[in-house]
Amino acid sequence: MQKLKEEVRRAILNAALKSFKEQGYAAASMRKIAQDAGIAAGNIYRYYSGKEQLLDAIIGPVFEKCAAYMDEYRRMLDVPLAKERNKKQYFDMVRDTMVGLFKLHSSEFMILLNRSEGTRYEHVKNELMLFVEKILVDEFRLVRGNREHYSGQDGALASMLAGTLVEGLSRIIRDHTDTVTIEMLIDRLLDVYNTGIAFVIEDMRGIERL
Amino acid sequence: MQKLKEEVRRAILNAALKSFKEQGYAAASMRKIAQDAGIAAGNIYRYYSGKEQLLDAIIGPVFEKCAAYMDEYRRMLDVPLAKERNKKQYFDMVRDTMVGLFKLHSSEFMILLNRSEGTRYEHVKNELMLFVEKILVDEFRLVRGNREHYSGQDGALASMLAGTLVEGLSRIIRDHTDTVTIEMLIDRLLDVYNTGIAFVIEDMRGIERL
Amino acid sequence: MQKLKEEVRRAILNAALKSFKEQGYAAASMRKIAQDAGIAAGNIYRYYSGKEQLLDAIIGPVFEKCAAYMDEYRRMLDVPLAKERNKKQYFDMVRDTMVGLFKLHSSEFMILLNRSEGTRYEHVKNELMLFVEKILVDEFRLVRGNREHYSGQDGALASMLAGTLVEGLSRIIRDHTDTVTIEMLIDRLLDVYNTGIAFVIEDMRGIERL
Amino acid sequence: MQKLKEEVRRAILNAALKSFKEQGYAAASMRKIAQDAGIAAGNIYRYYSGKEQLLDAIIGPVFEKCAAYMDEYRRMLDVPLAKERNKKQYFDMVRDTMVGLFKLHSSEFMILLNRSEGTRYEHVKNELMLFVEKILVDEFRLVRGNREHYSGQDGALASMLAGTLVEGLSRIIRDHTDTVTIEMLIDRLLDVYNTGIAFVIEDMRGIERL
DNA sequence: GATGAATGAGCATTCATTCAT
DNA sequence: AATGAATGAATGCTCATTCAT
Repeated sequence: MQKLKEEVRRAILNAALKSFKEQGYAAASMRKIAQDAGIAAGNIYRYYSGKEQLLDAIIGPVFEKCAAYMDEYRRMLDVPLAKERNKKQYFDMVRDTMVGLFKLHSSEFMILLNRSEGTRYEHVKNELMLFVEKILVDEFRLVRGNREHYSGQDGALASMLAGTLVEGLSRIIRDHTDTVTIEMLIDRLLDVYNTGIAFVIEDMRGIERL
Repeated sequence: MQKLKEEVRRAILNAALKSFKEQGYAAASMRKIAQDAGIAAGNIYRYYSGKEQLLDAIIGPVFEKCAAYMDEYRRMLDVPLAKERNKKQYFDMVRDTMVGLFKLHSSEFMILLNRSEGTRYEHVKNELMLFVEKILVDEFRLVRGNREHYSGQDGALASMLAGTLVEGLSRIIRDHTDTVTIEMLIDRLLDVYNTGIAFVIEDMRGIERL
Repeated sequence: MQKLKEEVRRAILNAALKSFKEQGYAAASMRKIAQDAGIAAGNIYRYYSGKEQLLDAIIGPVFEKCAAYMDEYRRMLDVPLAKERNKKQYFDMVRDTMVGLFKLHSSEFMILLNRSEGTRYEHVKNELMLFVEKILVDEFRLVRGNREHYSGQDGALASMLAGTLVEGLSRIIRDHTDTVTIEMLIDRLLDVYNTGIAFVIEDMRGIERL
Repeated sequence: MQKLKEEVRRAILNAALKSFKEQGYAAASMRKIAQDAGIAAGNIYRYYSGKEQLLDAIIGPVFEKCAAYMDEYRRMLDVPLAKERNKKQYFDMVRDTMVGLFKLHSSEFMILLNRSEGTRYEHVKNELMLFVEKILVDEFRLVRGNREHYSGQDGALASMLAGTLVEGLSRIIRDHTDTVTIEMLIDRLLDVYNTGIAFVIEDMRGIERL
């Protein structure tokens, strides 16, 4: 019952994707992946030279893309944004890019962000959150003005909101495969965070005014 | 160096809590737990009959409480809520209960929700989400009225919002230990979701009116 | 790219010879041998039914020759050698035969003697040594005369000298490929052992005379 | 059937010594060693953290000693030796030291020199041979004088004689355990090489004189 | 005849669990 | 009650061998 090479490669990737997604990289078993792929354990190594390389094959490309975009956008953040209008454009661009990536590689992103403990990718989620956090912190500082009210509390708040937002996006791509639904849900989640964060900022402004 | 039984039990629980929290159930090592507890590996088994039972001892009580509340509140949901006033009261009650639990047993909850993969608790987070989802769905149905506009899309939306909210709460208790900060962050996150969901509902209403 | 059978067989043998020589039987890899031979791994099994049989094909003939000579010469040893002159002739004959074999099949001999661990040939080196030992023992007994001075010590000495000599010859064919150099080194080594053993025997005679 | 720790450690070391000696480091199996030691495979790792460390425990100390002596004696070689008398003393010292080491740690030496392929010790035998070779080459150069007759042939000869001598010593300690016998055999082997090499040198002189 | 994908037993190593002390 | 040595099944991985093509 010999199979075509590409077919087996697909089977391995699918099985690995499933195992990594469900159990995480460390807990996933090469034997189980082989079993799910319908092949003998040793045969995986004809296609991928090890467990780590199998992970690379799955999330490497997505990681590269993501890292490239983050680098670019981080550089743009350092250039002072003169007008509100620019800021809105920046936000939309970041959102569209990320949402685009999320929709295109949802499972891979999910593993990259949530199931990579113990690999060289384990810091990625944190970096993404720090990036979102940076945007929020900038926003908060603007509100606080020069009145030195920005505090560790604000930092924890920005970190939490960034974290939960990224986590929320991860969840959406984890739980859905239909891109129309994913797009709708991401839009809604961003609506919630936009409105909610606006409210929180308004609240800050109120306190500042006192 | 005979030790009092209760002292050792405490040491084991503390060490296990730490390990489970930091590495998750599967990746935690009984040897390391014993070492951290200052006892021999084999001695754990005098107190707990295995790794799974040790987990039970830690999150079982919290799980029971949580399950009990959820049962109760779910039953209350089935009774039609006559007035808006009641609904507000219900929301506040649920929120206060959950937040109370979260704050009281943050570490245990964190393990229950985020580090229980591969155990019989791995479904709990999902159940909690389903519960929150139910509340949101009821809300959405009310908006849609009898005009049969409630759809699968609304269901996915409720599920997503519930999921990300619970996940967000989990993250807060995962990343912080100071109860004042935890309370602040939970309040802020609920603010965001309240405001945001109100906006989303308003949006639905607008569409319905057309 | 259809190949002639004999051509492939040659390629396999050459590649196997190389691998066995460099890494020893156990550590040699059938994959590597196939690769070096320019054929697919599985194809080796059309020509040789397994790793062990491949070894047989390489060193079997040399082993047979060597064993045949040793049998013959051993039988000759049992016939009492009347005169010194005969003995000298016998020695020279043995030496010439062995050196001839060594030079003709140096690689195969090298594998047979040094790289056959874990196969049915691993005892051969020892047998060859026992043969040389037998010659030396006879010599020693002659020196000791009928005075019953021949002892276990003499046996150990004969065994050691035989062993180190054979080992030395093995090393020469292991480390060199140029037949002129091999011949020179073998001659020199035999010079050393001839002179040295003569000295040892002279020493024995001296002790006997006391 | 719990055993005393030191007893098991001994059993492991003995079994490992046996396996390494018979099959070499690479081909030796931890399972087999455990079996021979009468314990479960995993239990070895309570005593030694891995295969390599098990080897270290066996030959590490011997290696250190040997390396220290070789360093010292190599330094002494670089200092010009004025008189023949000094040279004789030097030879005797080297011989006594090496023979002392050989007799004290015969099995360990045997593994160090003959069964360490694939480990960080695999170069040691070669270094020892190069050391002996250096001594021989010095001797040969002396004979050749300034007449530029020293050649690559002489180098191959020195290398071969050094190699076979060291190999011979290795064999003695591999095949015997009784120190009296070992001493006698080493003395005899050195006699053979001394006499033999003297003969070879005499031969060189003869050729030079022509 | 030849290929190379596939198999499965073997390797070193880890770890929850057991049990003699 | 406590120890920690011992077990054995599981892990990622390699390789001689088989077999569908």
